[in-house]
Amino acid sequence: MAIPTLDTFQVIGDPSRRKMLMLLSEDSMTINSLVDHFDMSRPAVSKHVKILETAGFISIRDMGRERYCTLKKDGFEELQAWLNYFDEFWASKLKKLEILLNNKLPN
Amino acid sequence: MAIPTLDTFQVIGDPSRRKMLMLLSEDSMTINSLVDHFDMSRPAVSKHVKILETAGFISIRDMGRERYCTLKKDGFEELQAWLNYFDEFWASKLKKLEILLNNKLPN
DNA sequence: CCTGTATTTCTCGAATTTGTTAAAATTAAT
DNA sequence: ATTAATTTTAACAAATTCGAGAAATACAGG
Repeated sequence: MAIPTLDTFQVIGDPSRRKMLMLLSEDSMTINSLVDHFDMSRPAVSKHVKILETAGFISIRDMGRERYCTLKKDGFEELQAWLNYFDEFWASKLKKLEILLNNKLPN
Repeated sequence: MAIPTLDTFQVIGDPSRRKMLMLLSEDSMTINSLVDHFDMSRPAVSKHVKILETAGFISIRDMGRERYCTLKKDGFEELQAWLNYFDEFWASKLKKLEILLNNKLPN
């Protein structure tokens, strides 16, 4: 399959990849073990795993001819940073509302 | 354009839509004002806006023949919930490590 | 060295997404 | 009533993504 040029957000856009992350949150698994949980060929799973690794959502360590996948923080942190930006938006919006209320009702 | 069946994650997978959310975090805007910030036709922007609204990232209020877009919490909260799930994974992983260290080094 | 297992690479096709232009709907203003 | 401005709908083209299957690579064990 072609070289995927996906950013962090596009990576978790795919439901299969999110399911893989969920599975890996319970335990590290080899690629073949992952395949058992999907209605998908091995090459397809392999490709998703590579995308997840490239985006920093998992790390892979080779054990003989098997490859163990484990969750990795990096990818998640990028998403969290993005959400944090908008959290500040909500916070400042709330603050503006407070000020407005205080000016209108200076009891 | 066809009816898009996109989930929350796929919605923010598109860079243009993320840019729209960023712009709207500074101020509410009409669709036409949004168009000025993009190298894209009006219908294209209009479609993205509809997708963002459907997914709960923005709300729209009609003012005459213009439509004002404003950020809305719902979409963001769904993403935060997903990230929170994995935060617990990291927390419990850290806890396991602590227990392990305490058992090995019971000073 | 040969066999079986785990995984990846390659080639390809189908489905989905994103964009464009032209035309329609809606509303404000002259 | 016409005209101009804002937005959407419709039909269609281009790009991207997701998947399958066959063949190649890598490695463990007899």
